[in-house]
Amino acid sequence: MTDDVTHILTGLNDPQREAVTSEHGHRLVIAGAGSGKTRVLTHRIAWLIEVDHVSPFGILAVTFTNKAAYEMRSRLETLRGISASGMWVGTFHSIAHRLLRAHWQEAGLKQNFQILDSNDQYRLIRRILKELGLDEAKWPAKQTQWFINGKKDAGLRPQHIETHEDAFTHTMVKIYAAYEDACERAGLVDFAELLLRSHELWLNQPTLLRHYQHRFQHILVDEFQDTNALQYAWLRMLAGKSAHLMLVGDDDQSIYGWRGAKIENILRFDQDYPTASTTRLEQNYRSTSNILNAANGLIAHNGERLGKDLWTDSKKGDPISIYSAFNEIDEARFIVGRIQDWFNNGNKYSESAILYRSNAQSRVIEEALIARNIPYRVYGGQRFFERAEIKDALAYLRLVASRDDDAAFERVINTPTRGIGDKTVEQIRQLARADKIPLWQAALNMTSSAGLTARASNAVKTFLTMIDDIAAHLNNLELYEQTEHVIHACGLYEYHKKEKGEKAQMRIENLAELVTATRQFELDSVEGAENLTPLQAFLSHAALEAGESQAGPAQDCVQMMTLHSAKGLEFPLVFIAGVEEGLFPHEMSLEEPGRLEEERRLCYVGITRAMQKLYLTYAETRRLYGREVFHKASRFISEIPEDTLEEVRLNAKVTQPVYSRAGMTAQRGAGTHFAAAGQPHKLGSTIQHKKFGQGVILNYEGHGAHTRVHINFDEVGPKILMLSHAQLEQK
DNA sequence: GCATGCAGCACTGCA
DNA sequence: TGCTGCATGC
Repeated sequence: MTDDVTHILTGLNDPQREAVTSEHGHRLVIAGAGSGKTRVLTHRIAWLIEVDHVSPFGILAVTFTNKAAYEMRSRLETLRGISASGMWVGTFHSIAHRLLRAHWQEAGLKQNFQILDSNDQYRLIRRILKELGLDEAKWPAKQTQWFINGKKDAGLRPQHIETHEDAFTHTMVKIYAAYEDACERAGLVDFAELLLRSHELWLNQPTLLRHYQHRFQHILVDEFQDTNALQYAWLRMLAGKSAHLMLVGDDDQSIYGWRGAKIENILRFDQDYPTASTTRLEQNYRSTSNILNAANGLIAHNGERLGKDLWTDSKKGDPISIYSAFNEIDEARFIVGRIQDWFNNGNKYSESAILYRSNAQSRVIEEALIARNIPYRVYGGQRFFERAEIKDALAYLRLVASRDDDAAFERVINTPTRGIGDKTVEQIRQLARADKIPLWQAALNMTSSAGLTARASNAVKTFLTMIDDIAAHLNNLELYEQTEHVIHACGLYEYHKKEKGEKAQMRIENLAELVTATRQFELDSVEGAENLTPLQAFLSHAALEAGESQAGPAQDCVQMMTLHSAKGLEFPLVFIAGVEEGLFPHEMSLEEPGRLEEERRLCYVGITRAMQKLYLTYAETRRLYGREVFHKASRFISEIPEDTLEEVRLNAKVTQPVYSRAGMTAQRGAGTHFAAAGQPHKLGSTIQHKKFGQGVILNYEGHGAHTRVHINFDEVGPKILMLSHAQLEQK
């Protein structure tokens, strides 16, 4: 080794160094929160290139979000001082997209295929339900969408799904098949399809697979605990027998099971790859030891874990403050008061974050912030490319780029309104369906036959001509000029200009912003855009990246977001609001142990966001969906080691101490609260449950707040429920 | 085709 | 409770 490697290894601790310099082969890196995982990934890549002399072309780095991909790229550039070009760094979806663009023929796609986002997908499914004459009340589009995506994520096509006599599955599969047909005809590919297609591409084209297997000798994956079945299969296939996998993740931060992530992928990795070695990154560089002890203590209550204990060199720090609020307004006031103190002590608002389980909680807190004139920013919500006017404009662009794009056609044929009503559109749809042709072609055919009234026919003709004219006009224009022309020529700009109100003003600004976005868009920012027109490249970019929901974070403001979107971030001052049974853990997760563990991991994620000071707050009373609800303190509070906590009391309120309400007394054997309520129903007695109906009490297990009750339900059979949430009624 | 009113729905949300 | 999507009436 003649190279100077100090810049790669300086500042790394031993396990980090082990991961960065490890021999080739498979390696699982279990990276705790704040343990320097991105650092390890980027330094590993630098090591491979500079020390092992691996070509950047031979490296594939996969992330889940665009943000993570950007960060990795920019950190690589800082570290190596050169561009990461040549290396494939991107999300699963962007890489799959790149493959499909390069091999569209082998993949059986149209060359100008467009990407369908989940919104488009939803609309398309609704249309198909209508076409199939299915009652939407009985077959909700949402559920159908869930079904289709779930099957795709599991790698299943309609013909792979066993329907037997199950009427439900039978219908679902029928819809799935019709949906596939529609996508095929219109040249549309949804998110799950990107992955499934590229997986099948390799499956069906061994030569191609061998080419990529040979090329990518080193595959690095970030947030491995979030991979679903298909992504894992995709990785395994690409890795083949010769590539070296480095998978970085944290089973304790797996919080996306509800959308298909398989925590099993990380838990059982060593069974699939027995030769793999494991590195644990347990030194945390983010939080005080109090915060870490709290997190460790909490997560220890989960059963299925690879196991790890975070530690830190840093000082103990302040205890975690628990505040029991009278109601949600009191809770909000408390939080805002602490933020005010923080600011008055010379800190920034932007160093503080308010985290909550569900978006519905944000409103009250926002109101309290507004009342005190504190600037804030709420993350999440509608993103730029998801706004209606932007989607309209993009649909025009898509139609210009691909006339067969039925989803785009449907969206804009009468937006802005141009006298083509439901009836006319329905006639076009029918013809398209009957002749199995795209809507565009059907509309064209209709105008030259006598199927439509003269007025409708003219309106359709005008529309078709308009699109063709626009397309003809775009030659030799720069991308942003094209966009500008489309927005004006299709009437969208005029339409919103005429509208009144603040919203309309916003729409106009957004359209202008879209032009700016295309101006800034550089061809090379889409992976594999080499053989695309700039317009096609931009459209793919817009679909694969929904864009920020708000413009730059110019102002110093309080950060508000759900616990889910806080993953990967850190803040000196953190509040977790609404730490209540029924809210967090959420009601819907109480009856399934697996989902409860996921809630606990979510809490773990929340706690480990905090660097210096953490507050957990809960409200005894809360208005939720217009109803007054009473919640106990979350079990998660009682699961945190007591010596890391302190209870905050603002006023000399007379209340029961938090610990007993959280069920801690029971744990310490001193409580009477739950002892009395321990076994309210006699064994063998019949009870009524609001969801499962009638059942018989078989047994009790545990004690205090943790009492679980075994019930045999008439309808759904035996279940084990948390007594404190089951809301059983004696029959 | 658009404004208005009402019923139904409400956990998390990346690509 | 508050929003959204849909049906209704002009």
